Amino acid sequence: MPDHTRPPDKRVTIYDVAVEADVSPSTVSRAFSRPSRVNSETAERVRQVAERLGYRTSPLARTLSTARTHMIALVIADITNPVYAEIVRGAQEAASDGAYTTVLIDAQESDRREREAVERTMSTVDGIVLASSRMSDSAIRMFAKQRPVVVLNRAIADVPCVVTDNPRGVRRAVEHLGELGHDHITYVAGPEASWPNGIRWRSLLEAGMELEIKVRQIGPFSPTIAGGERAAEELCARPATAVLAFNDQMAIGLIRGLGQRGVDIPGDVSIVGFDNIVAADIVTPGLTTVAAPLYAEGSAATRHLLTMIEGAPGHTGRPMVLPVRLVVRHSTAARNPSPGRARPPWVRRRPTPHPATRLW
Amino acid sequence: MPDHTRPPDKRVTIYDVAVEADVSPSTVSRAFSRPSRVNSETAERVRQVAERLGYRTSPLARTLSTARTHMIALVIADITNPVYAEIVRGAQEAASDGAYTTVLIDAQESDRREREAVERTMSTVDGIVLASSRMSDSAIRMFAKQRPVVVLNRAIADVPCVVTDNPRGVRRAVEHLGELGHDHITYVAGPEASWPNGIRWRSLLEAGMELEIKVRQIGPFSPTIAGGERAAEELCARPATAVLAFNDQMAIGLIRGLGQRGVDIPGDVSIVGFDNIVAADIVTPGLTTVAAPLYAEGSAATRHLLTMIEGAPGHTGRPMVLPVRLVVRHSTAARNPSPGRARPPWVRRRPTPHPATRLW
DNA sequence: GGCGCGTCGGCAACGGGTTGCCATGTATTG
DNA sequence: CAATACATGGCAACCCGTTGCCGACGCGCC
Repeated sequence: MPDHTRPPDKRVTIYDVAVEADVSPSTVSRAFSRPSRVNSETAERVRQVAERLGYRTSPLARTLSTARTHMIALVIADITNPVYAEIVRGAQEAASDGAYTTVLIDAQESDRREREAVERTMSTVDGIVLASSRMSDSAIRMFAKQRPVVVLNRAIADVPCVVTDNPRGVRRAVEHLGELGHDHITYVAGPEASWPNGIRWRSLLEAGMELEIKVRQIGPFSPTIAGGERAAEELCARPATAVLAFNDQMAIGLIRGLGQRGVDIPGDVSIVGFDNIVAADIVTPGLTTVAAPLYAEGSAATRHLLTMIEGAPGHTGRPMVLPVRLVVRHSTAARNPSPGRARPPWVRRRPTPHPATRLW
Repeated sequence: MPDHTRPPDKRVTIYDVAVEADVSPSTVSRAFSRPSRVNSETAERVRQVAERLGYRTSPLARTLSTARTHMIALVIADITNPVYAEIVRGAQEAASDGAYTTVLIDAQESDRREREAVERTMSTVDGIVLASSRMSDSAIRMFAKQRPVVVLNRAIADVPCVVTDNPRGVRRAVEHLGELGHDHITYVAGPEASWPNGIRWRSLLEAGMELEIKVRQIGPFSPTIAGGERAAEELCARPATAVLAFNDQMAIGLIRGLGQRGVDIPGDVSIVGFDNIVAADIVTPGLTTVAAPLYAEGSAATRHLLTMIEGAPGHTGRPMVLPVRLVVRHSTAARNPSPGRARPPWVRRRPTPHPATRLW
């Protein structure tokens, strides 16, 4: 069994290498950190010796003198939400391309947790990407004063932001529903602290205005499947034929919740989500949704952060806007498919109660 | 716009506090790191001054002298796989309880990436949790010699391990299928480098032996939905009535792939997965699966790692085994539901080709 | 009064690179 | 050939806490 309490082998330092290569420690240091600053032959010799001795540069020590940890924090609202998986991938890839390490922080949809975690981590990282932050604008600005910060999925004045084209996404969804004959759309709201939630609703208001489609809102609900199921309950009290959900998880919850109450999707109700998570393609019927370039989001935000860390000013003018697209599946359909039929949309047929899951 | 290039306010150090409080820097240091070592009045005064000056202890500097970064690495095979979300949560919670920060590393199912990432990160962290590592035993042992390591979902001699009770899980699944009248089970294999894949197959062999159920294996396939869809193709060439898939993602791929080919689940084929990911409850039919206590896995592994970091020897005897349970949903059913009917199970009816997803 | 012990604070040596500045030597230029 | 420029390497300070060791001081006890 390995004994970690007292490693017998002392660490090899630049001083050891310096002695062995018969140069000064500074030369060893430069041979690695600024090779151009030292004669190439000398550098080569130093490298050879270092190799032979098994020298590994200590990032910690480097950190202390350069005040760069080469780490960035990536804060996400909820690791359980699959949207973040691709964002994380994009961010990690960009970070690792720049030789940075990513510290992932899961805020668990809590303002407080998020703030505490960021406070705790801030001094250890060179910069922060806030993906779907639930913190207040002022809190974010405060952090942005102390460290480079890039905000994802949210627009805040004076802080660099990367967002997706929510207005256009909503517009596409509304157009799509409009073409299918829907003249009322119900927005099922997500967390109030979520910036996309706000802009999606506002965009819907606007699009409804232009396209002469009536809109209303219910919620807020938790941005999860369970939240969608709760929304389904409420929706039963105030029926609708077309629903735009804050995100795919809620949309899936709606599909399930309504399905259990005998509502036919898309026959009775058309549902559109946001994010295009994997499950949107798994649920029955497949979910029509506004897809965002998740990987690109994480990657763009992180790359921008890295340039800021390297000293660039940080583009705080207009946020960077990433394009979206509407993925049409089978949760949306023409209103009243059989026009002659006078059946009200919410008549309950085949009320299949959700079969209890048998646990072993 | 904040200027991060040259913060005008220099950092407050113990030296600043020392001058102001009229004590030596060591006293300031001790006032924070070993309060018992200093007079309580002095400590209080120091703390007041520190507060007034806005002193914050620098974790980086502390790190250099104590050789403790208070960070641990958590390596997962694929962040896209939802199983890891709960594991990450458990690990993060445990880490943060111990005042440790977690660095998440996504190996993207690649042995090489994983090894490189661990090598890169190793010197910066106090310990490592390898969740579902794809590296070789010897590579893992090598890392374990240099840093405390806990392995999750895998058993390796001389390295502390946390695993779930795969044999029992398989056994339950086989019993369940057996009770439904199945006498053949096909195992759809996942990555060969995956330890659970191996043990699940061996457990299946054994359970089959005892319960007089014939077993066979196809694969390996990628442990993803796409992998499951490919497996469905191959399965068509060699039909089966009961399938045990390496994990839920593959099982879902199977359900979809077979569904597209007109195979009825569970009428023609019963399918059981592993992990009980959220999507298992979303897919139609709901997936019967072997559920593991994911949160507890991450938490237990991390807690054990922390004790090792604090100097405990690291329990390398038998791996810690966590219980599993079978969650029965609707992807499993009795074989030949209408016994009188002589129709071969693989007759294709209602061949619903997967409708092409329209992209906008 | 003398001695031993416990408490408390300071000194100084780390930990392991980084870098501004200077000295030396060589190359380039007028 | 003198003057200047550039390449290269070393010195020493610095980053910011931590900790082993020592000395000063106060107290209790014999």
